[in-house]
Amino acid sequence: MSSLHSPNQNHLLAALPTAEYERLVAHLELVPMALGEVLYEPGGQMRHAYFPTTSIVSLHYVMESGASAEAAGVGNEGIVGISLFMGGSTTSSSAVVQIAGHAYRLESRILKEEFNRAGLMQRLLLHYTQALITQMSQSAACNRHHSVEQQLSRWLLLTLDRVPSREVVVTHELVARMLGVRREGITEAAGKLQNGGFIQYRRGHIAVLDRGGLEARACECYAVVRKELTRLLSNVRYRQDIPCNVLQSASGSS
Amino acid sequence: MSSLHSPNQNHLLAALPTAEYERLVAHLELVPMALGEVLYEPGGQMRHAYFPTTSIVSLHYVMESGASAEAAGVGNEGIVGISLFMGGSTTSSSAVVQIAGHAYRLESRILKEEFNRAGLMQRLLLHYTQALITQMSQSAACNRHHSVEQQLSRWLLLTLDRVPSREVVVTHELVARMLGVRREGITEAAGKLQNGGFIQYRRGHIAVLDRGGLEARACECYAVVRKELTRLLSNVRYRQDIPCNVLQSASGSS
DNA sequence: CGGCCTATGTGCGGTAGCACACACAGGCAT
DNA sequence: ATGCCTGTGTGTGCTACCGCACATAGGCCG
Repeated sequence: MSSLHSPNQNHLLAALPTAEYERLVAHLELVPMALGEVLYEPGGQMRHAYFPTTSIVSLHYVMESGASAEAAGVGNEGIVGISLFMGGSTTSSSAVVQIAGHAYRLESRILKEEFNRAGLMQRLLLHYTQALITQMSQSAACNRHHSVEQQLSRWLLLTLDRVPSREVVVTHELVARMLGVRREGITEAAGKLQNGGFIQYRRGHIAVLDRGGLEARACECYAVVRKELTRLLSNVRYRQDIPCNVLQSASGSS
Repeated sequence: MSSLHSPNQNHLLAALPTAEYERLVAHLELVPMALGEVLYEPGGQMRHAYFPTTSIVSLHYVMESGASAEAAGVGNEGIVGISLFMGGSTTSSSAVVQIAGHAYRLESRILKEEFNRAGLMQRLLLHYTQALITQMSQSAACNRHHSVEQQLSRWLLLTLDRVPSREVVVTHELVARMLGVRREGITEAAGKLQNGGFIQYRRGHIAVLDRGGLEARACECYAVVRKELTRLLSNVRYRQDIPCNVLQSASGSS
């Protein structure tokens, strides 16, 4: 199923009306996203916006001390580069590829132009930004109050919702950096989850065995973020020319 | 200085070109903001947007357990109710008055109409939202990595930037809820800061004595948030009909 | 097949912040 | 002046997470 790439694998692009989609599609460029690739540095100029399809990008903040924490993740439900249309054209956070895959990228000028037409694209982008805001404020509270194990569960679920398979390709080390905790903390939490039969992992791979169980272990933050995303993007219609299987991202089995 | 209220005390309103300002001013309604007043409940309908002048509103997230954490604060530099124009018209966070004072409120319909005219108001609101996003993601990282004392310093500075005096009227208890920590933690951190001669407090009042010292004690997050705010809102011109003293918020001695 | 890099397992002491418990004191209302 | 409510000071465990240090093992590359 993955041999064919299409911009419609990204929910925002898939939701555009035909006219707007046609205007953009010629400018969309399929790019591979390698693990760890840095799309934006804090303060740097942003030349492109990215619409992930099979990749996931992490927006995170690196502190002076070198410590960092993820504010939000962006997968096939969103776009990387909201400051392009929000204003400023630069961002104070950095964007790093967290799960390798592909994305369609768009020149910043084209995106701005389309945004300023005030069509459905604008509405979609604003709604998505709203969902992103929810994710960030939720992260703030979650970082404060929830245990590493809960956060790991949340992170796995959110990641799983954005990839086609039930397996995620990351190391404990990487997850630790995302969540802003020690690597050993992840090893320990993952160990517990594996003992509980919720996940199974080997070097650099984590597979989810029991989604429901994991949801029970995760903090409420997962449900909140997920609900907000579906709520804000549910009132849009997808175009008819799209094979329906690309639209059922999460909850679909493998 | 405080006997006279004016919408221009809010930076967003003050930055509007005369035409747009004229359209709105008839709809602006001065309202007192009492300490602890809840403007929005999570999920509730939002009837108004608020432009704080002398009050400060805290956007914060309450978890199932009752624990909470502030994602961002809004003072005279901003607006409460961004989801009105971002989409959705409801929010998953709650908005609570953190420092008593006044605000101008605007019916949500009027705000949406003005936003959709795609004039400077729209640009201002989007820029401000971008600054708010910075604040939220910074909070996420800050909650993860910085000590209570650093966060208290940051919070005091951000609050001070938004009020005319050097004194803040809050209890330790309230600050603790804002930062999502124990009350005793605030008492202890405040004690240290007082011993250092940076602040001085009495029941329900905290006065800042040494701004510079406090900045040195605070984490970098303060500077980042502040810089982003000024950057994003600095390229707007204020109208000429405004007495200049309302525009120098922070750094002013008084 | 053997070597080596990198990911994971584990242990140890240190510490920040927690939960609870209670003493005291400021300042408003009567 | 006198209570009393509310805010502040302080102490005692306790736990989760940190920082460091090192053992082991998976799996890719030659």
